[in-house]
Amino acid sequence: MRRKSGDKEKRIADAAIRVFGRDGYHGAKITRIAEEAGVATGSVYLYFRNKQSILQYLFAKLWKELHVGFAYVAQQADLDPRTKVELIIDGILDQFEKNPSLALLFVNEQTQLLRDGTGEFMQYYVDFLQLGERVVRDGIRKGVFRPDVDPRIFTNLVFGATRQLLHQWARAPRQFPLDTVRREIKAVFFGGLLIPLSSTAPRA
Amino acid sequence: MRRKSGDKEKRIADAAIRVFGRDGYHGAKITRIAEEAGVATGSVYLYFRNKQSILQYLFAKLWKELHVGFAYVAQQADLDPRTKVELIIDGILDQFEKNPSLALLFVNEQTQLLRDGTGEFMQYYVDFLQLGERVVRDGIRKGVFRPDVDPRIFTNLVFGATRQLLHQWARAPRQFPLDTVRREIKAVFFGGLLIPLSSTAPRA
Amino acid sequence: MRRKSGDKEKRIADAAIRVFGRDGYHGAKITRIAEEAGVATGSVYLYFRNKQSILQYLFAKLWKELHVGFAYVAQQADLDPRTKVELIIDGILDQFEKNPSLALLFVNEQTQLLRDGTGEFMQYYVDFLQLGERVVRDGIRKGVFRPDVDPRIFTNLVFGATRQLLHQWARAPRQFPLDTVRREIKAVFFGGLLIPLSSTAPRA
Amino acid sequence: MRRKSGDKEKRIADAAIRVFGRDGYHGAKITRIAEEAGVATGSVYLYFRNKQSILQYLFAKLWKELHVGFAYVAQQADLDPRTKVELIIDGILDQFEKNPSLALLFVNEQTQLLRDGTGEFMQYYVDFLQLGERVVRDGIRKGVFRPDVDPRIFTNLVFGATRQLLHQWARAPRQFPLDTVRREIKAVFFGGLLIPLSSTAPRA
DNA sequence: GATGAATGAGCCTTCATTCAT
DNA sequence: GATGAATGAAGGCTCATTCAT
Repeated sequence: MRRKSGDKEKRIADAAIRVFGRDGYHGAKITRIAEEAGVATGSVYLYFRNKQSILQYLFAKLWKELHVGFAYVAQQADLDPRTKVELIIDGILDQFEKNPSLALLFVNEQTQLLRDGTGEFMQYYVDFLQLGERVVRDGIRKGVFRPDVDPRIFTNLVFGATRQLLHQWARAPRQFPLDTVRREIKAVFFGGLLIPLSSTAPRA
Repeated sequence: MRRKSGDKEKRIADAAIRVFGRDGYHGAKITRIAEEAGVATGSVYLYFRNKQSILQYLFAKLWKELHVGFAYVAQQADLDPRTKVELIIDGILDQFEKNPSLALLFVNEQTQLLRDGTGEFMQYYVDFLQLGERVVRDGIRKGVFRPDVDPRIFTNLVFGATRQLLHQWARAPRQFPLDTVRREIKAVFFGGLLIPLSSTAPRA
Repeated sequence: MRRKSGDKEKRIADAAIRVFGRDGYHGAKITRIAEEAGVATGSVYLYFRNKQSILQYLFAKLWKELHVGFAYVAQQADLDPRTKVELIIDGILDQFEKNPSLALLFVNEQTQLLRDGTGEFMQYYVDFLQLGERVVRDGIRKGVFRPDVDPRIFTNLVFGATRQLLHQWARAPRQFPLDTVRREIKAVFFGGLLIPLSSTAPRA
Repeated sequence: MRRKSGDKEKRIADAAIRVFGRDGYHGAKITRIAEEAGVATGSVYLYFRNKQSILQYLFAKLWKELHVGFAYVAQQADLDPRTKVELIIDGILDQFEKNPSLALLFVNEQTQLLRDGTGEFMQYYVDFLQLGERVVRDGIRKGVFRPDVDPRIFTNLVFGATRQLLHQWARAPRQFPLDTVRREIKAVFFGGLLIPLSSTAPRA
């Protein structure tokens, strides 16, 4: 008999990342994914129920991997909140460092899945946002973060900002080197844009 | 009552905002747009070359309107940089305050147009990013902003963060009231998350 | 504007009768139906939801027409039962006299629809079988038909026999002229095959 | 337990009868047949050239078995014609008594094979119809059957009627018990529906 | 022989766009 | 200009068949 080659699913998934990333979910043709995977069209359907489920699989996998890092952060009770925030940001950026296509997919096609609000990845996404909130709230309680920051909004700020820069990096890696991006995000989110006048927080 | 034919283009555009916003660019059907506009399918093509050009038109219009505010900011040589940044953020949020559908469109479908990199809106978008850079650079020169902030990256941070929160607001206005969002964005971007230890900037 | 030509639905339906009749439901391609109807492929879907619904429409129409005749028979309280049976048989045969393709469809593809047991036609079919039963039962009560005949089975006998001969006629009209078929069916079902032992043959 | 490989062909054939009968020829999937046969998909093709040939095989086998009984009838020169007709009807019904799936196959999918008019089974089918004709003609000659019956049409009447009732029985065995069906068919075809005017009904 | 993963031709259906009225 | 019926290219998916193991 013909053994499942084992890497075929991976080749399809990888091709899907490239094609979805390049052409967008709707611009991506199954036949093209199969072609780039070096596989017959029908073979795609041996491993995935349909086009939508490929995207779901990719996002579930992606968020599952992000989740591993986040879970680690969540468990370290003694880690200081600032480090936790840094680890979360790093966790996201590290995930894409080697794979710009994946970044494009992540940045552009999540909408596709959010629209119906189902799918395995949804849980991880919600978990992530909650984790962010918890970390910020914890930091506030410990007197490290400003008490007037809204944890949920802050988390979304970081996520949105990171997303945008990931996008820019994936489109023009030279102009947006990931290391610089990483440093800037942290610097701005921690210290803000203003030069503090004195020791009092200049907040409204 | 038979409305004046003169407003047909507007009715189509408005319907398109709703339908694109609700169903996404690819999920949107021309016939549905026509229907919501109270117009025959074919009439859409009297005012727009094709589906893509409707989206281009909407984004061009949107960015043109944003641009008006930005241009004002750019011209005020004497305005302090911090206020300029605030005006830019406000400019974006104000644009969508009355129109969640437009926010969804703005947030979800820009990708569609970025993909091919052409279109009138592109110029406005690039202009906007350059304006942001200039304002930040100006602030640094004037000693108001931290000198180690990368102006281009900072601009993208703000844009990405705003985008994300606009999305959340449009999806759940109660949980993300625009006023709170507006205040938080400014607070965080200006002052950061950390409570300054003393007067020295705590940057790496 | 372009007015619905009006006969397009009919042309598609007629083409469908031919193609379904000739190639069978599964062998029939929508594109071929459209072609024979002198219509674009997509136009088929202006008039019918999908392939299956074309078949359903045709059977519903067919049985509705048969039903008209049957309903007449059912209402005539004073008609003698034998004439009623004759009218029913005639009703079926008349329906197909002008249209062998329709006969092939009727004879071969009803299975397709019986399988799921739904559809408008189903009701007419059941009605028809019940009408047959009622007529036979009535005939028995009136002492015209043999009392030991099972009305339901008899009805099915007639239907099955008629179906088979319709099939043969549609395949080879010369070998199975409809008039002969009609006469034979009645003769056999009324008088049977045997020569009555003691009486003269009561045949027409 | 691993069954002897020798019965694989039979297991496939039996599974095919069930699956074809249940799902129809086109609804039947080779993989499903293999599964029900407890055999790998590819193995089906070790025993049968293709899907169509499975059906052909089944019908050939079926008709070959029917033919055995018919051949016996044909050879008995001294058997009275009426008995011959009865034996033919019994032959058909007996064949399916134990196997409703086979009945469904027989009743629904013969069309599939008639369409192209080839196949081994075709000869047996034609033979059967000719036998019927011969028997009826013989009966007429012997003065037992009505001289005005068309032998070919009569044969088709019997075949069609039997087919229909086999179908009903296979769908609802309780409502159409095979014994009742058998009796009714004979009674009606021999004696007809009408009560002979001057004689007593010559029914069993 | 046996297996079941792999193949790819083929078809139903959608929908942006056109065009006769 | 306005209409909406008509068009037909294109693509997701199925499944009979093949073939490497």
